[in-house]
Amino acid sequence: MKKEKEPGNETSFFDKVYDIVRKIPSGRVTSYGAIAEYLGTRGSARMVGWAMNSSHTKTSRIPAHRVVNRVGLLTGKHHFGGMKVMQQLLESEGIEIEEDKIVKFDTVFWDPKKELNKKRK
DNA sequence: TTGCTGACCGACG
DNA sequence: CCGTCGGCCAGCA
Repeated sequence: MKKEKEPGNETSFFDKVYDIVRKIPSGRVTSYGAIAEYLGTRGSARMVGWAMNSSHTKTSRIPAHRVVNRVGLLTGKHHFGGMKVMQQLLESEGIEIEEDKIVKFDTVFWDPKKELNKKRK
């Protein structure tokens, strides 16, 4: 195998994503790009979404419904096993959804590198 | 092992 | 404004 990965890599890219998503407080949402940027791989925003896809295979439940795209659109609603489920989950947390889009996205936006780094507010 | 795809983002025309 | 393309990394056939 030429593609050997670093042995001391206990926390994989995916694990980091899961960890951040789980830290998302209720009533807050984040974007794939924000997480990717926090991980230092802004260009790999796709991997963040891909991690969510794999998250459903994990025993641990990942609140992927709190993760949306850059415009606050619920792109992965179909992958939840029910597009209505994702919207209802968000609404249940106090997030308003309109046309599969998050209302006041900038207000409920939760920036990982900002909240986890500065740890203020 | 190689190759394609994917819940994105940003740039270009 | 809208369509197209490239890039990033990991999983699956």
